[in-house]
Amino acid sequence: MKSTEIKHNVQNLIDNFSKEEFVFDLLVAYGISKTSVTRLKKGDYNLSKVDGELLYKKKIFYKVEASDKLLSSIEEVAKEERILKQQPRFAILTDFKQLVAKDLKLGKNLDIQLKELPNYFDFFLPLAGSEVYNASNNNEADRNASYKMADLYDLLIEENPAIYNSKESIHNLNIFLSRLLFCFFAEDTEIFKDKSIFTDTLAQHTAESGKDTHLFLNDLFDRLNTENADHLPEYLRKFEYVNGGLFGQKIASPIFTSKARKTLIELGDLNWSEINPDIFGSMIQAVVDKDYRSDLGMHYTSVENILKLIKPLFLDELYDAYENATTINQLRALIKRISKIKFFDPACGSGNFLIITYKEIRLLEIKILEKITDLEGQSPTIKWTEIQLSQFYGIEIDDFAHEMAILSLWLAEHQMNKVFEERLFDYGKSKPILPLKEAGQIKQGNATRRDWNEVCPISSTDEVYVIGNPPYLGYSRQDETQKEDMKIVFSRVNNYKKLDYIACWFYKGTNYIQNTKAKYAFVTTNSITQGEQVALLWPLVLSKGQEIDFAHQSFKWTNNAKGNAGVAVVIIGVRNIDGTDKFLYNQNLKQSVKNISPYLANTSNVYVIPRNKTLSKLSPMIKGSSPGDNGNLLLDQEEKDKIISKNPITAKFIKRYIGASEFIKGTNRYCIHITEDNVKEAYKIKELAERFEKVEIFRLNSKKLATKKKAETPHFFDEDKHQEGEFILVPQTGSERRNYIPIGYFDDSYVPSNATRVIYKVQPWLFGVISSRMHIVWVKAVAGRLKMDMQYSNTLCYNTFPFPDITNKQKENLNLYVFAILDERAKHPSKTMAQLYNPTTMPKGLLQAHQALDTAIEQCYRLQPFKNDTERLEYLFKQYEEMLQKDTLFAKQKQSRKKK
DNA sequence: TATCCGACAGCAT
DNA sequence: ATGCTGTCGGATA
Repeated sequence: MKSTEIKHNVQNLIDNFSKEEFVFDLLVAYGISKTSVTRLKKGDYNLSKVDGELLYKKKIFYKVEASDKLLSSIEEVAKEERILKQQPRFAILTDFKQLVAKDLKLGKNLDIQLKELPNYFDFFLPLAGSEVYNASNNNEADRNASYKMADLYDLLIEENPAIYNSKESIHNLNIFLSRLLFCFFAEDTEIFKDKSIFTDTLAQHTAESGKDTHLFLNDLFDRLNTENADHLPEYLRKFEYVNGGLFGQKIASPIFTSKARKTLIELGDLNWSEINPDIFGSMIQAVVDKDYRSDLGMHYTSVENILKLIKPLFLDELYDAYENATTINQLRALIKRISKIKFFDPACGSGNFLIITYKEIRLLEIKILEKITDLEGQSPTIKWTEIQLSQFYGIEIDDFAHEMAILSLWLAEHQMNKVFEERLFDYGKSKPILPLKEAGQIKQGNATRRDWNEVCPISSTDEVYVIGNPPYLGYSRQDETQKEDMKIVFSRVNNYKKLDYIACWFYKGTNYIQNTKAKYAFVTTNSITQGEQVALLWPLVLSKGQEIDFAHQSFKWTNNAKGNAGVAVVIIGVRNIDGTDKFLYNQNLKQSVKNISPYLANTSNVYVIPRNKTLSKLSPMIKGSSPGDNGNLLLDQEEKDKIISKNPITAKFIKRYIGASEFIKGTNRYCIHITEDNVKEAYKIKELAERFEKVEIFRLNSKKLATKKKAETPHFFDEDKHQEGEFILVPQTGSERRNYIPIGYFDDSYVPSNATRVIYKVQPWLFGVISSRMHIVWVKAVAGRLKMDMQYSNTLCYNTFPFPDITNKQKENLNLYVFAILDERAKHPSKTMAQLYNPTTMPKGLLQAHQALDTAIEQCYRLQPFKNDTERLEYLFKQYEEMLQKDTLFAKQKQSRKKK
């Protein structure tokens, strides 16, 4: 079945709507056979025993729900085991006005008016057996053009190698390319009156050798900058005056070869009207940046994601104002307001946020004008657009991208003018595009160092929206310039060095909007809302009378780049406190909330600060041992067998090595772990001595002083924390999917790696505390993340964890539950921890043992059971605050006593 | 200065 | 697409 057919079916079902038949019609619309649906209706296929529910294996769960419960109910359904057992792809709830659905495989949500369903029909396409169609082919025109531009670029560079000799000539080349692109667009999209005028004239007036191509282009670009062309030859007079912005500066065109000229003409022959200025700019940007060449436009932000930011920031509110305006005066006032708003992207790249915003604002204006026209009746007084490109401000560090942003805004203006004419000027009234009158206010520069107020001046009454997707870089990936940027931006702040580079934009954004009506919102790495960065960044923002007014919780960033890791991002909007509604989005579910904490949760603003001692009375936890060896002190099974068979005595220098991966996947790894008194003996073994030497060389080459020093003892780990006796092991990184943290128990024949956290000299009940649901709820809330997966930390997760003092008797009781868990694990010796703790394959007995432990742990806190994780977390946060208060009080007393 | 630890527009399978 | 490494700079005592 084709997707257009399905869309048609869905429209049909809405047009002939029946409450009783709705869900059945829906299934039929997506191509489920009539016989199956009949059997479902009769009840044969319905696996739910609850009245009014429909549970169709591997397909859907459906229920009619009260309006006020739709959103809460869908979250419950998504967790209910009896439902998940049947693996429905979708959960669908409706009150026949609204429809809320969840894709249980992808975790995506849908929350729409039922009558809008035909517009969102693709959400349920997997029901028809096809995954949602992949949009990657849609950009083929952009891709082809970009690759061809890359060819031309390479040819020009080859013929004009001197271009790279100065910054100025690179800049000139950028402008030159930008002018070519403008001409390609102009001749295909009626900006130039005659179609193909650029390519045709070029082909006719230049020699095949390419030798005079640059002269032709010099003359042509001069002409495009000249208002009065009377004195020029006829072939140039045919062109129009464009303006003094794009063509103002006199630049010598690069020399062409015959191949370059041919490529230029081929480029002109492409159909540029199909090219989409939203993303083309980002792709073409890759042309001049060789590193990105293979992944054209890797970092461009999709329209979908841009809307996720601009809708809650301003567009939704403007549309509300539009809906509520009923008189011509009100509507005109709204246009006036819109025409005064400033949109500012201080990391604008090739301008996608500004372009999409521009288009959306123009569309809104068209709608307002249509409404005015309706009200005015017979003789509408339509004016030209009030929206100016000069309302759009940007800063971009990359010179070429900044040229592309300026160009793309012109093209977007032209595109929207066409839409404007089509929708409003049925009488053929039009306005000449050329000469281009004004441009967006895009400045080239480093946004972390420039004064934003100078780029986009702001007064206390100005309506300004700051938007964008600035660069993210964790502190260890920043280069020297970026570190210097951080130093300048945070010159008045202590303890900023571990912040992500993007924190510069948040801090400057906060200073920029202070005491104004402006707001800002950025797409950002989720790192600044998790782990240790939260308490570093957010006090700087929230202490200035500002608040998070909307946020999208973590979602996976998708880009077309090959070989590039995914990254999890959030979208955060900040404003000066104003007491109006706040919205928290999870996937596409929108929830009105009382507060949005810096962790992007609906709780008060509590900061969990890393501690080096436990808050509760628990044994100390430390990081595992770090080899710092470039792999030379570590052995896999094969290497170990080989080395021992050759020289059996080495066995005494080898211990088992256990990291998160070895523990979770059940693989074997070994390490060379020797003590002070057998160093000499170890060096006698050739294989070991060779490895030590490699370690020494590696450490000497390190930038870090401490590591260089450790080159003196290459036979030891860089940081050896190993102790005698048994220990509990917690993997540093673990999948987000698990409901429990898999914890291990090992003896000292194992050395735990730096990818673990361990507790030596331990009692079993502590194993129970860390394995508990209470603990993972806490960890999920406060831990840092790698993508979406948890990063367990002793200082942040364990040392901060509030756990009550318990009696020895309680401890002994907990021990029993821990033994039960270990027993259950032992029943499955062939299964890895990954299998045991995968929520879909977890053995029932193990799950039950964990649940029994959970109850016992929770009773240490209070007798009344917890209803859900939200309640658990609330309780834990409260405990944390109380215990922290007592702790600091105690510390102060201690200090004052010392002073006496 | 010695010691300890979180993070990763990531990295490997 | 899943799921965790190892090296590094920064902070603390």
